[in-house]
Formats: sequence, C-alpha cells, structure tokens
Amino acid sequence: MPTPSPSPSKGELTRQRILDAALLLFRTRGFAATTMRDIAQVSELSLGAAYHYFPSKEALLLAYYENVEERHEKATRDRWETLSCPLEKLDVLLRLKLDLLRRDRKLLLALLSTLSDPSHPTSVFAKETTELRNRSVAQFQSVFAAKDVPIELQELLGRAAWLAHLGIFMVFVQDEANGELRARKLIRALTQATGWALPLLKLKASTILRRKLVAVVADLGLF
Amino acid sequence: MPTPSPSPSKGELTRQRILDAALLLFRTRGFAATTMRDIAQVSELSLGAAYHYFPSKEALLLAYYENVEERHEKATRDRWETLSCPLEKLDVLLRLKLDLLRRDRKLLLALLSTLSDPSHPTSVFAKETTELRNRSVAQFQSVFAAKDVPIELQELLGRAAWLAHLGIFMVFVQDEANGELRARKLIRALTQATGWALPLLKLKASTILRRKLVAVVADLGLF
DNA sequence: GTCTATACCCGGATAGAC
DNA sequence: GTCTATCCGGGTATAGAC
Repeated sequence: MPTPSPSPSKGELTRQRILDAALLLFRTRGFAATTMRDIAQVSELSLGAAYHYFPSKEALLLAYYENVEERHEKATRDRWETLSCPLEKLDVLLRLKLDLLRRDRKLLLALLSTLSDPSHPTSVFAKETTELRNRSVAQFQSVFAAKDVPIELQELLGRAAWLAHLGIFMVFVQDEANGELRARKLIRALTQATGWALPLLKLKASTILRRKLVAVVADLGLF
Repeated sequence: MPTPSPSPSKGELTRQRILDAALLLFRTRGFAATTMRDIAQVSELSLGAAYHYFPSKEALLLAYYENVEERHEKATRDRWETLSCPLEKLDVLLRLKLDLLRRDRKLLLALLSTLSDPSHPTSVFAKETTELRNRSVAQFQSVFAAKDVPIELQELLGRAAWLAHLGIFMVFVQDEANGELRARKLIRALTQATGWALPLLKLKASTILRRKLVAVVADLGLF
C-alpha cells in the first residue's frame, strides 16, 4: 500500500525541490540558457543526483506540462460547476488556460520546439504524452456534452476546438509583444464562431452533413 | 560585375560539397545524430574548414530550406504555364511540394523543432527567414490571381491556404507510417474545400462578408 | 582566400565508487 | 541516493601552411 497524497517521502521532496528550481530558472532565463548544472546547484545537489530524479532536461519540461494540465483541470472543474452553456464553458476553459500559461512563454517555447519530434520519447505527439493529450482533448469534448448535442458532434467539435486552441497558443507563444492580447481576441473569436456553428450543426436537418464531416475526418485520419 | 550562375569558384564548390554531405547525412541518420565532425569528414575537410563555410549546424538546415523553396518555385512555374484554374494550380503547387519533401521527413523534423523559436536567429518566424516565408506565401496568393477575384480575397485565401499547407505538412512529418498518404488526402480535401468556398466568396453578394472577414483577420493580427 | 591541425570551453548525459 | 570523474559533441580559437 503506497502512501497517498500526504506524508511525502524524502525522495519526493527532493524531486519537488529539483522541479521547483528548474521551473524557476526556465521561467526567468529560458530553457536553453538554463543548464542542468544550474538546476543542480540551485537545488543544492550534485549534477548526478539531479539526473537520478529526472533522466533528462526535457523530462523536467514534461513534468511542467503535467503540472499545468493538472492545475488547469482542477481550475476548470471548479468554475464549470456554475455553468452549463457550452459557449461559456469553452470561454472559461480557454481563459483559465491562458491565465495559467501567461507568465511561461519562454517555457512553452521550449515545449513546442523540443517536443515536436514524434520519434523522441517526450514528443507532444509521442506515446509518452498520449495520455496527457487525451485528457486535454477530453476536456474540450466535455464542453459540448449536453443532451441535445449528438455524441459524434461532441467528439468532432471537441477535437476541432482543441486544434484551434493549439493554434491560439501558438500565436500567444510566438508573439512576445502582443501575444496575450491576440490570444484573448482569438479566444473571443473562437467562442463566437462556435456560437454561430453549434446551433446550425445541432439541427435535425444537419444530420447528413454531420455524418459526412465525421466520415471525411475519419478518412483523412486526422485524429 | 559578379559572375552569374556559371563558373562557380573553388569556394562555391567546397560549400556545395559540404552542403551535399550534410544533407546526405541528415537524410539518412537524422539531424541530431549527425555531428559536424561527420560532415567535415565526409566532405574531406577539417572541422574548422566546415565552420568556415557554415557558421553552425543549423545554418546547413537553413540552406536546405532555401534550396527547397528555390526548386519548388521553379517546378511550380514550369507546371503552371499550362494552367489557369486556381484549383488546379493549388493542387499542383501542393503535390510538387510533397514530391520534393517526400524523402526528407527526418530533415523536416529538425527544421520544425529547431526553427520554431522566434527569438532564435534561424526561426521559421524570425527575421532571417521572413523573406523565404514571404516568397512561399506569395506563391499561394498567386494561385488566386485572376481578374474576377478581388485583390483582398486573393491575399486572404492565399494566406489561409498557406496556413493549411503548414498543417498538412505537419501531419506528413509527424506520421512516419502513413504521413504521405494522409497528406495526399488532405491536399485533395483542401482543394475541394477551396473549390466549394471560392465561387461563394467571389459573388458580388459576398462583398460585405469579405470585408468583414478581412477586418476580423486584421483585428486579430493574424498575419 | 582556402585549408589543416589542435587545443579548448561548455553543457547534456553516464559510470561507478561510496 | 548521492557524489566525483568522465565521455561526447557543438562550437570557438588560434597558429600556421599554401
């Protein structure tokens, strides 16, 4: 019987200390400019000890990714309790994510660039991150979870919104000067576009169109 | 008066030899697994000499990028001579690009991951690559260059198609097993979707919609 | 201007002793 | 679990041959 959340072991504490140091340095200096030696020094450990806890520098990034996803899910769950309208839920989902990532542009830059090799174990598209990615997609799909929205439409719209959100955060990350403003505008635009498309796609008359869309997406192997 | 294309100087030849060696190694072993020492050795040069011609390993990637753009523009120009329909032109443009990149997945992987940091001098979004990027976008816009297509629509559709093409090649690169097939299907889908949207957007009645689209895109600062 | 050779720094990653 | 020592490769520097 492993110990649950309380009473973290000494190892757990050390691990956390390293992660904290790493994220602090990544956030302030950026990923590339931070060396594992720096991280070890701030954590008051030797280089080898740091590597004992994290097999690579990228593993620290991955831990950050996990951490963000966790906090985002929690924040969203809390705020969604009072909401039922998909548009509002989508809006809140995106705004909360932006709030979480607002200060971490330098970090995200590294995530985007170092994790994009699918043959690499810590890629955004690799097996190791599949679970994390799926959780994120599932969140977007649950935005559209309602009795009057057919299940295949939930899946379709959820994935579409997830893709759109990737694009939005791409813009946010790339544009240091105005990224946040542009991201906020894009979030509004996405919500509005969804508000425009959703009622049309929900119509009984759209059943055939929906099936066609699903078929095309499946054929293209998009997901 | 600089010498035109013929009679390459000795330096030019050496430069080319290094680039050839590098691309050969990148293609076979991948970017990360190829060392500058390997490249120098295959080029039958010292390490220092290789660095004399290319300031960094990434500079070699950039040279490849340039090379591809060059060849793609030439190939497209040739094939477009007999075409006038935007849909056919778009289709040809994309197929030719895929043909050019088909064998270079490993290389593109490196391009995508190492060049996505805008603060980095050789980023896809940095100043140094602006010219190359603009040339590519211009190509997509000229797909829609026709008397009956309003200029603002040409620019809008060109940029949209360019963005879509980025996505398509992202899929191509990420999926080693089926990327090429999926990319071909996506190219068809993009062409068809364009064929469906273009006539609608060309209508006189769509003038207001077009203006609105242009305004929204401009406000979002998307380009 | 073209090239060799070599020594060096730095940082990610590993091995092995304790 | 922790440390020290080491490897490896990108990148720099320099001195000198032709």
